[in-house]
Amino acid sequence: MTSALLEDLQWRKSIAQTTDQGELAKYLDGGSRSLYLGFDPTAPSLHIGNLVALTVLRRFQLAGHKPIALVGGATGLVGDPSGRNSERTLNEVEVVNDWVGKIRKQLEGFLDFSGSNPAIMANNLDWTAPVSAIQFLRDVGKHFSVNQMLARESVSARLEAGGISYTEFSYQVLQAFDFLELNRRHDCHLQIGGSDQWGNIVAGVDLIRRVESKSAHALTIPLLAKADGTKFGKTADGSIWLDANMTSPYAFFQFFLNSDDRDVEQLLRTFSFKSHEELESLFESLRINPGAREAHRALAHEVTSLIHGEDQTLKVENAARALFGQSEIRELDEATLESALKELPRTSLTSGQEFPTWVDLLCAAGVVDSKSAARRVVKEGGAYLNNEKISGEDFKPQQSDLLHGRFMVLRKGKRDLAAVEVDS
RNA sequence: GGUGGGUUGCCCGAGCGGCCAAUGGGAGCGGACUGUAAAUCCGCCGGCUCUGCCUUCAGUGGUUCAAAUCCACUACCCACCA
Repeated sequence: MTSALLEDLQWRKSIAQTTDQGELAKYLDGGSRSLYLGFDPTAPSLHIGNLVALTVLRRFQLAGHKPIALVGGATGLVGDPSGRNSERTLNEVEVVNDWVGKIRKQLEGFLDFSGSNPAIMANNLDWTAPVSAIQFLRDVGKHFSVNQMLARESVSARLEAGGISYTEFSYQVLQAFDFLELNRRHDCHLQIGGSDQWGNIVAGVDLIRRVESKSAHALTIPLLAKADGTKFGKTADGSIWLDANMTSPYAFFQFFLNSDDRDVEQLLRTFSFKSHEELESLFESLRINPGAREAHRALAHEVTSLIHGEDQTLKVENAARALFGQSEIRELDEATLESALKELPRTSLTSGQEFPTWVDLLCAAGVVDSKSAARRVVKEGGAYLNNEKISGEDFKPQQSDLLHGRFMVLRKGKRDLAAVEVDS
C-alpha cells in the first residue's frame, strides 16, 4: 500500500473494508480521482452519524481527489433496508424533495466547489426518473442475480426478521445503478460509505465490471462505537443534527464537550483535521490530566467550527465559559451575559406583568416537560435561579432577581440551562 | 385452514377480580463524590387546580358494588398442527 491517504485513514481507524487495497492505493496514487458518497434524504437534516463518512470524503478532497456528493432523491423514495429489521414507511414525494434541497445545502457547505479538484453535487433522481420500468429491468436488472441479491446481509437479515417488500429489495439495484451512472458521467471508480453499505457498494462494483468491463473500488468506514455500548450521536432526546434549528450550536458543542473520556481519542481521530502530532499530544494530555479536558475542548471546538463556523463557535464557547465559570453570574456585565444567553433556549416575559411561580417558570422555559417534573426537580434540589438553588415550590421570582433588570438564568441539574428575558 | 399462547407505562418484563398509577431490570432525571467525564452510592421516574382528583395496562362492548385481571367481538403478533 503506497497511498498516504489510505495510511492516514488507517491511522484514524476509518477503514472497515475495502476492495483490493493494493489496487486501490495504486489507483489513488495515479492522479486526482473521482469518488462518491451518497446520502438518502430520510430527515430534513444530516446528523452527526452522517458526518463520519462525510469527513472521510472531505479528506479525499484535501488529498487532491474529486468528491461527488450524491443526494438520494430517488433512493430516498424507495428506502434502504440496510441495518433495519423492519420495513420503512414511505415518505411523501414532496417531503423527500424538500429534504433533498436541505441536505444538499448542508453538503455544499462541507466541500469545496472551486479550485482544481472541485466537488460535484449529484442527485440520482436525475438519471433514474427518465428511465422506464421496462428499460430499467432490461438494461440494469438483467445483470443482477436474485440469488446474490438474497445473499446480501441487508436482505437476508430482513428475510429472517419476517420479510421485505419488493420495493426495498430493489434498493441495491438502484444504488448499483447510481455507481454505474457516475462512472459513466464522471469517471468515478470509487464509492465510500458506512460499513453497512458494503453490500450496496459492491453491487455497484459488480455492475460496472459487467456492463463497462471496468474495475471499480469500494471503501467502507466503521460505525463509531461508544465505550458504553450505545449508538454514537444519539441522545435520549434523539439525534444530534447539523441543522442549527434542530440542534443549536450550543447543544452541538456541549455534546462533544461532554463526551465520555474513553471516546474522545477515537472521536478526534475520526473528525479532526489536525496533524497526527497535534493529535498525539492531545491524547497525551487526555491520559495525564483528563480533568483539564483539553482534548474534549479541542474536539468540540473543531467540529463545531466546521459545521457552524468559527464565529459561532467562539460565541458558544464564551457562553459556556460565562455560565459555567467560577465567576459570580451576578457579576457578569450585561453584554457578556446577553450574548451568552442568546445561545440558550429562551422564553420571554412581558414586563409589568406578575412573574409566574417558580414551577411554572421552569416549565415555560422548557427545562422540564411538565409541572409535575418541575415540582420533582425543585423538591430534589436540582433547580437553580441565577446559580442559586431554589427549593421552594411556591417561590416567585421578583424584580430583584432579574440580572441587569431583564434576565434570569434557569438551571436544572448541572448543565441544563435556559434563559428568561423580560421584554420591556 | 385448525388449535393453543400473547398484546402492560420510553424499552424489557411481572401482575391474572379489590391491598394497582401497577413488582423488578434497563434507559432517563435529581443529589453526593468528581472534571459540564466514567464508576459508585442515595432519591425520583403518567398528569393535574396535588393530604385529593383525573387519564392509563391493544381496540370496542359487556359482567360486577369493584376489572390490567372475567366474558364477547375486532386488530395485530407468536407457537404447534395441516
